[in-house]
Amino acid sequence: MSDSTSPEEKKSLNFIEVVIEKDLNEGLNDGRIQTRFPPEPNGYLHIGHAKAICLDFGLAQKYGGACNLRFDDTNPVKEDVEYVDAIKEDIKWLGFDWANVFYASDYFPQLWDFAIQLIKEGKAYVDEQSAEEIAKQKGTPTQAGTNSPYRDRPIEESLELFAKMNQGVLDEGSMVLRAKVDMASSNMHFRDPIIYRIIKQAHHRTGNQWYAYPMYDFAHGQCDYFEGVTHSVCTLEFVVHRPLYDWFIDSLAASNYRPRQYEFNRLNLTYTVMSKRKLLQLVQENLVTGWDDPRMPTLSGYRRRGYTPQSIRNFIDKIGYTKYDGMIDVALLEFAVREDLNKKATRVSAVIDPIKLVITNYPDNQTESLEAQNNPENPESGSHSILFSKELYIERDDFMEEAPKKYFRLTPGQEVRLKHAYIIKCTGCKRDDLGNVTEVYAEYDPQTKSGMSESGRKVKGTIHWVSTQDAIDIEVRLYDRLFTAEDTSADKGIDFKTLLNPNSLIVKKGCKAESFLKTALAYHQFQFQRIGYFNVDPDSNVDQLVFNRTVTLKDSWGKIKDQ
RNA sequence: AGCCUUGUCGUCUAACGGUAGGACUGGAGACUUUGGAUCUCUAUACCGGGGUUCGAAUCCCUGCGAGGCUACCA
Repeated sequence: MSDSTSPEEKKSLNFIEVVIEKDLNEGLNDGRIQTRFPPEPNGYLHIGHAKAICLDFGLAQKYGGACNLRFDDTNPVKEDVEYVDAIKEDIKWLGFDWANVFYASDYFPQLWDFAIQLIKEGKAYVDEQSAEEIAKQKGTPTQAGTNSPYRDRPIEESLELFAKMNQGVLDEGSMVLRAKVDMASSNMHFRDPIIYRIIKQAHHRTGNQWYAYPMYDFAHGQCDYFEGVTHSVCTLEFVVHRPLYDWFIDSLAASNYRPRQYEFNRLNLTYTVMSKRKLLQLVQENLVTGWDDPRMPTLSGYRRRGYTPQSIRNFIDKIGYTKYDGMIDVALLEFAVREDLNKKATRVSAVIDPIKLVITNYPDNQTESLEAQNNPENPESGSHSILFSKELYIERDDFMEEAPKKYFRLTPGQEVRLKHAYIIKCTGCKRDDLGNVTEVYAEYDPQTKSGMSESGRKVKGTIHWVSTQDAIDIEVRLYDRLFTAEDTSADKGIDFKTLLNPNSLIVKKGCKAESFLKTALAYHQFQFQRIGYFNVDPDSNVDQLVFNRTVTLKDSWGKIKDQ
């Protein structure tokens, strides 16, 4: 066999792709591939959802199939249209599009009919016990459950009561419809699962049309079937639900077509809380400014933080799909953004901790315009002009009066290159009464302007700067990750309020900066250990910046981790 | 405890039963129109024990570990 695949094509298939290719080869479902992305509209999408989105939509794309967006809205108590809209926006932002938008609530009539069918077949019954009694009878994983006294009630009676459940005359919790499966099964989901319950709250789409609502287990597989989904992909915690999924499909499927469920490992990220419950709590208790707070691990949060959709998709692509529960190092996500932004973002300069630099031999009132490349890694990206003048701001720590040997920046007697401008030689500095440096002095060499013949001269260091005339003040808000504990995989007894990163909100540092361009990436001498994105004032024309290097964050994380 | 899923470098992830590879992270170095870029080098892994086989990460048995399940949530 000749194998002429390029390295790109040689990327190994994930286990679901293997299944699909096998199904395709066997001509299953007439060679049709259909998936769905089924969020419950009860919150915003987070980075974990991106993994499911990339798979659901990606599989359909790769195999010429269709992927529907289906809102799993079977519980009106938790759901809202606000979330529906936000979810659509975030999927589109990631660059995917759905074949159709469906709602589980679209299928309420069909599900209702199917429930009646089950009752008539003696496979479902109305139970009038309390939730507590039902739970008690369920038994434990090692102990069989006991049958409900209503389990063998006449079919007619169940039919009558089921109809009544949907009339709005019964209290919530007064009765439920249960499937009659096996109270002794080792799979707890087989112990006569509840499939309909009474909820007397308006649904965001169907209003007060229904009072009896199907449970997830009774809705999901059937919706897949009604829609023609062939490969229903979900996360690992639904593995134990699959037998029940199949049980219902067995009773429902008339043709040779049937949907199949496959499960992959959900995304766990270090230092990142993915629990929707906790994210909701953060929003509700105003600990963050909203679902799209740049500290949130939501897609809208990452978006505001400056992440590109491509970087998130690249990240998902790197981590792969398996069936083993792991914990991905968030450094991989951050690598993905850097990798993408390095190629795209416009480089600008920002001086965060300014000190004045005076070029003593530069004419007092002269200014000149210099060209700065937008992105050195991409020659096509063009350039923008920056203003040079006698007085500049540079970073305070780019100057040292008495420098160690390997200090390549400004120190008396040493030359450095001013980025995009001239080579200068430091001549000294001025100090105030307390001994703090207030001004630094240097002389420039006019022959060394960027691009000139002399400009090739070797100097040991390059520093960035902004002109005092051209500089604008901006308020910088530095955001870092919201959470600090490495393993935040929820419900481990962590008080989530302690997870708020004390370093996450550094709202200060008025600073001088040159005019920024949109989606700017600042490279400079500051040391942020982790890449930190920050948004600037909405009134300025800057959307986002990327700052690198810090010295403080890593240390504090270490301490918190050790406690 | 029972059932289900699952164990490959620190972390993710590959390898028709045939050389354990890649990426991130870490370390070292080079390079100076900033560099956390780029380039070079480098470290670290098949959970243990038995089998089957010429040959096992891969198949079988067994032990151990991890995660999930016992919601009128999804």
